[in-house]
This record gives sequence, structure tokens and C-alpha cells, in this order.
Amino acid sequence: MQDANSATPKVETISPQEPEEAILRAAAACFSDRGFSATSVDEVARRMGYTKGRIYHYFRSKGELFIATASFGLDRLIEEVDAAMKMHGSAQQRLAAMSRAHVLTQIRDLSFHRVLLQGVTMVVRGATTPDERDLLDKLLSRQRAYEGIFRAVIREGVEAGTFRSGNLTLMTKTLLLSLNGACFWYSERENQGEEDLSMIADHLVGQALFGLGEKIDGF
Amino acid sequence: MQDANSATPKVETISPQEPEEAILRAAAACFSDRGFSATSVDEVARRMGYTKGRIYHYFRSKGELFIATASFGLDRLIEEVDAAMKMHGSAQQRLAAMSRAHVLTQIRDLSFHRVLLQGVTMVVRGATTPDERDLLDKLLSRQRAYEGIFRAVIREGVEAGTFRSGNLTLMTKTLLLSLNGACFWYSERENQGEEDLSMIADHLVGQALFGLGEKIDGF
DNA sequence: TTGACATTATACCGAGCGGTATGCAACGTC
DNA sequence: GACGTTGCATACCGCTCGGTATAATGTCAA
Repeated sequence: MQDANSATPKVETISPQEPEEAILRAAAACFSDRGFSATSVDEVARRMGYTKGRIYHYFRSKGELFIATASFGLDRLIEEVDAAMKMHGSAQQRLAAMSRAHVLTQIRDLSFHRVLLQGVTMVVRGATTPDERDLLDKLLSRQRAYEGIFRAVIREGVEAGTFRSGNLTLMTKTLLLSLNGACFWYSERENQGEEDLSMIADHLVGQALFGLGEKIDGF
Repeated sequence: MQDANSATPKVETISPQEPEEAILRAAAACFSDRGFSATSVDEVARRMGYTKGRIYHYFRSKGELFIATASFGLDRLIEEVDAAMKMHGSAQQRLAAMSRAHVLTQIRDLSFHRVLLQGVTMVVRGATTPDERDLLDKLLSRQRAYEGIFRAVIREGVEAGTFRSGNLTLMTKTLLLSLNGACFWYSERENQGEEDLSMIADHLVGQALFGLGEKIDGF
């Protein structure tokens, strides 16, 4: 997949030769800045110089394409954050690593994560077909599982006395929402460069963790 | 306006006899749970048992209706938060009052604020007509002014040493995003009652303010 | 009663959409 | 080189939507 023809099992790098992934990227861009229902399949196709037929050859419907796009983003998040969670260290340290991984992963493929957020937020009532309904439910349950990872580590931190106690669900949701900030206000034009990016990530993680009432040494 | 025919200058209470406001409420509900482009004008009309003609009598286009809906929400926010800001007290106290007002106002008319968020977030590229473009820009600038109120109080708190220093823009945006949580996960069915509501507001305000690194007495 | 005006219902139009049917070119294979 | 198979483009269909034109229905004043 990386090269022209090899037998490597899965895609991981940037390989736009794969039509499926190329379509996903175009879809992410379109869905991200126009929204699901304002985006036409023709538009996604036109963005790559392809045609609608090509897309419908790989995806059965617009809804399926949307969910595939959102799932793609979620996959990346789970990968990275899972790795961070398995590090050794205090709950606070691991949560910081997870949060940082979340933010950086999100900014790296911002449009995908905007789509993911879109899918999770508006519980697309327009997904009429039962097949799509199934896919959507599957996406939502995976997203809940993702939240669960954070929730577990936060609980750990609370029990260890590192964070102040409170409604665990609210704590988790608020933390994640803060971390998702880039999806709302980040603009490729204004900020860029690894430097800025790392700074942003640090800030977000800092403010989000402080929100949990952590008691640190520094200040 | 409150009664059948009086000369009170502005609407404030729940008075669905006014067609304009009744339309706005229906629009808020529709736009809120289906999104701008997935909502048809016919749908908004049907929601009140009215017809499309009636809506187009009061609003020139779907986009104008959308922006009017979002503006309605923003008006309420500005009213309440402005009052809270003018209270006397430390920056931290005022910010807390503002935040609380923000959350409570938002939850009271949740769909309006979901629409507002929708309008601010996706910079509706579909607003083709220059008139609508103007209205949208006006909305955005008012929203920025709203952010500015928070920003100013935060700066004050930073200079007073109550909050840790940092990028003021990021601090403000993250704070407000946290406070907006209800727009994302609040469900009328699950939670209700003033009690829960006040609890939620307290939690959100607490976590949001802690995020600024405030140093309080309590803990 | 009449006429001017505001308000609302109905009928309709053109455009764009999601999705399908079909055709066609390339490729492997015996 | 005939033939199935895959990958894609084109043409087309039915439907819905935003918006308009128009007619019907009040409503108030004189």
C-alpha cells in the first residue's frame, strides 16, 4: 500500500494513491467546512477532479461516507491516546500525556476531527436507512468508549486525591470539550509551525487539567 | 406585547402570540436539532401548524431567519452577562457571576444558543446573498464583542494576580467553550428541575474558573 | 359598503440533490 | 483473442427545496 504494489496489510502513512483514502480526505475537507447536508457528493468528487461514480463505487451512500470519515478520525485518536494511557506514571501524568496526544492528533488532521465532532454532536436524524443507523450507533458507542478512557484515569486521579472530587461525567465531558477547542477556532492561516502548535497544545492541556483542580507543586 | 394589545416597547416574556417570535422559536428548535441546511422552511412552518407563506412574510430568506434566531440568543446572553459584569467585586467574583449567568441563560433557551453556536462555528459559506453576508458579519462581530467582555475581566484578574498569566485569547476561548458544554451534551429528558440545573451551572463555572489557575482559599 | 392595507394560504417554478443504470476501457487469464 | 471482472464516467430520474406569484381573507377607517 505504501509503495505501488506490496502486500502490507493496512494503510498508515500518507498514500493518496489509494482511492478510498483520497476520497476520505476530500470528504473530510468538504464536510468539515460546509457541514454534512450542505455538502453534495458531486462536490466531494469535484474537489479531487474525480466524478460521483467513482465515489459511489467505494461507498454505498453519502451517509456511509460521512461515517467512514468520522471513524477515520476516531481511529487515530484511539490509537494515540491508548498508547499514552498505557504509559507508567501517576494518573495526572498519564492524563496530561493523553490530553496532549488528543490535541496534537486532532490538529494534525483537523478536518477529520471536525467531522467526527459534527457526527457526535448532531445525532444525524437524517440517517434514515437502518444500515447507516447501525453504523452511526457503532460510532457513538466507540466514542463513548473513548470518553471512558479519560473518565477512568480521572477517577483514578480523584481517588488518589490529585483532583478535587465531583460529578465524574461532567468533569470528563468538560475536559474533553476544552481539549477540542482547536476544532472550533483553529485556523490554518493564522497559526502554524510546530512551535505554535506545541505551545497551543501545552496551553490547552494546562487549562484543561487545571480545571480538574489539580494540586501541583509549581503553582 | 405581553397582553393582547399594549404599548410595551420590547418582548421579554413568553408571548407566542407575536408571530415573529413564534416563528423564531420554531426555527430555533428545527435548526438546533437538524442543522441549518437540513432544515427546510416548510418544516419550520409545519412545526407551528403554519405555512411557508407566513414565514416569508416576516423574513426575507431562510438565511435571514437563521441569523435572526442566532441573534436572539446572543441578545439574551449580552443582557444577562453585561449586568453581571457591572456588579462590584473582584475580577474573580465578577467572572464567576458572568459565567454563571452565561450558563443559566444558555440552558434556559438552549435551542437558540445551539443555533448561535452553529452560526458562529461554521462560518456559513452558503450565505450567498450579500445582505445575509452583512448580517452574518454583524453577528460575528457582536459575538467577538461578547468574548471581549470576558477577555477584559480575565485580563483584570491576571493583572491582579488571581489567575495565572498566559495567552489571553486562548484562555478566553477555552473558558467560554467549557461553559458552552450544555449545548453539546445537555438533554432535556435526562436532567431537569432547578436543582439539577443549578448544580450543573456550579460545576461548569467551577471547572472553567479552576482552568484559569485561580488561587482560592477554600481548596 | 367600500376601499386600502396587512396578513396568510396555495400553487407553482427552476435548480440541485442523492442515487441508479448503463456504457466503456483496462486488465488478467485460459 | 474471447471473456469475465474491476474501475470509473456519463446520463438520467424522481424528489425536495428555496423562493415567488397570486389569490383569498381579514381588518380598520371613513
